[in-house]
Amino acid sequence: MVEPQASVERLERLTGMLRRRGIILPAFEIHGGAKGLYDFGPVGGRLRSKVQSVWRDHWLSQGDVVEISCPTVTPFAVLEASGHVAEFSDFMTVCTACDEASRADTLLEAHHANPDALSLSDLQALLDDVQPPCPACGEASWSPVAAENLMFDTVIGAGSSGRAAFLRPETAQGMFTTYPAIYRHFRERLPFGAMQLGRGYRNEISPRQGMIRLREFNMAELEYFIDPETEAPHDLSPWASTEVQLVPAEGDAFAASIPTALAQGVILHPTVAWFMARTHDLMLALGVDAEKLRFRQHARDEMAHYALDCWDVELHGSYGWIECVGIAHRGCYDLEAHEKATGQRLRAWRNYPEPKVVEINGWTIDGAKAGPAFRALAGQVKSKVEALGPEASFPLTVVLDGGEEVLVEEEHVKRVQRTETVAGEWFIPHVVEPAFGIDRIIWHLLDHAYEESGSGEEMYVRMRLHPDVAPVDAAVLPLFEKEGMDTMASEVHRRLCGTRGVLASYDGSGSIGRRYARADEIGVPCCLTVDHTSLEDGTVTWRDRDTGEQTRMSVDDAVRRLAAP
RNA sequence: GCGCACAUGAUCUAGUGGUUAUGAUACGAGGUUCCCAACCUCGUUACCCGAGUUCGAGUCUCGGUGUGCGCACCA
Repeated sequence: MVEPQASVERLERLTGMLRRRGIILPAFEIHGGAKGLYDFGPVGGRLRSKVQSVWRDHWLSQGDVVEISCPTVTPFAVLEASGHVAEFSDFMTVCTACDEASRADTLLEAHHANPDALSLSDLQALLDDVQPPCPACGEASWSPVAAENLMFDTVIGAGSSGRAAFLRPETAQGMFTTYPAIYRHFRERLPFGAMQLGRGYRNEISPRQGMIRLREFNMAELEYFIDPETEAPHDLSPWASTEVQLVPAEGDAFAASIPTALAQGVILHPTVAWFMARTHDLMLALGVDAEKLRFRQHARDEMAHYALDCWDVELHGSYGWIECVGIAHRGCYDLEAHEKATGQRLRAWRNYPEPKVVEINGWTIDGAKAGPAFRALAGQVKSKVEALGPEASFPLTVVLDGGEEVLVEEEHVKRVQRTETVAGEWFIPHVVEPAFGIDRIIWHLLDHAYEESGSGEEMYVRMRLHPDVAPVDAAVLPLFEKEGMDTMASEVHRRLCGTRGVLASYDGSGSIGRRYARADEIGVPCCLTVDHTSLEDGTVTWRDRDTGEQTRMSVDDAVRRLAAP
């Protein structure tokens, strides 16, 4: 994508300002820097935490969502169960003629139905066998296949007793591995959600585009557990008149309300629609420009194989349209995978409308006799016997799965004949997951808010950040640092900083205009100026960042306005 | 990972092997100023890292690191 020169220059001025003012900086710069790692600086730190607060409050307000926090260091087995060990590994091989690196499975696509699923040794064997030509130079001479895992690996514990582990590539697994506690917390009633804000790690081969592709990043994910057989109760009527841009997997982009798109069958599931609508609200509450937001549906072949529907929120900025949120219906994939790997029950209970009466009529073993007789095979004998109908008669020769034949005598078995009432069943909940890339969202908030006016030497910069995410809430400025104005301004500053949820800065140097400009550049929503009148009657002027308008008010009123929730 | 280009104060930048390395902005101290980057004086800060060539390297060579772009990759 070739961006016009003007927008490249704007991007350079923006990133330069973000560094200079301590919002976003390359990490470890004094040591030469490190690719794909960024710091939020003295101003950016609070920007991030305010964005996270808005995110947290938005979802908690739903009432059926809890916040958890899980370790980033994650045992091998967890990510093996989730499929990440397999999914995050690419098997690479390098052409010895031209040094072009290729994925071994891609080279072998014509020779195997699903080379992605092959193990390293199978891939190596097939590669040696097929000798595919290099797509770059045509030679067929490949280095040994090597796994490139995109997860950072580490070891829990020292020496030979250490356990293999990874830094998590996503926070989601924590919501699945703590599912039993969440289910208990919600008194065993669906639907409910769990979410966490935290760091994720991906050892990207080639991080690019500033904040867009990072090796360590802030993410925020919510897993919403639902009963696939219960109709979703979401009320989408508040969004009926809000049009959004939609790019469906099939056909052209169009604008429609989310309930309409659901009714048309473009959005495939009501809970996905619900989270799209709620996410849209959240994005606007954070200050995203509605014109630079669209929903894009994943094509079939782009979705993970288990996903039932997936929509990204893409935001438009200096790097084009960038995926910032993914809203995916993941079916029962994750809980089922962990259940299989651990044998733990990760299910919910559903009562039948009417209890079912089940006739049990057949045979089982008499443990006291059959146990000693069959010893290690007793378990297998039991399941074979219980599979027999009531008409079976003993002695009877039973063939076990291993091929062994055992003679089951009449004394080994007992007749079973009873009726049972079954009130319901265990099932694996489905899950809808909105996953947010916090850094990418923050980038776009800055990109959308950054406004230049004038040009050249005259250029004026204003960050029109939403007050809920602005890193500094107010700047306190003495008109001059003398005659007691500085003392009074310091008092106002201290009082504001002592007010919960308020952070103010004090700036007494340079002309008043210069100080307004400094505040505007990092998006401080208002400046409170202490002037001569202030000394007489205890008022200050409140200057609005976006309009430049000034209002005189008492210090008490100013504090109250800033402290308002 | 490959290829091309680039790397000089906080930011942007001048500098074709030879004095004390430009300039602007920003920042700090003081002055001035009754509200939008004004002005005056003074001040602080830089050649990405490491080897090499050379009497001498910011400048040339090699390697590393970082940044941008293209290819590849991107749960």
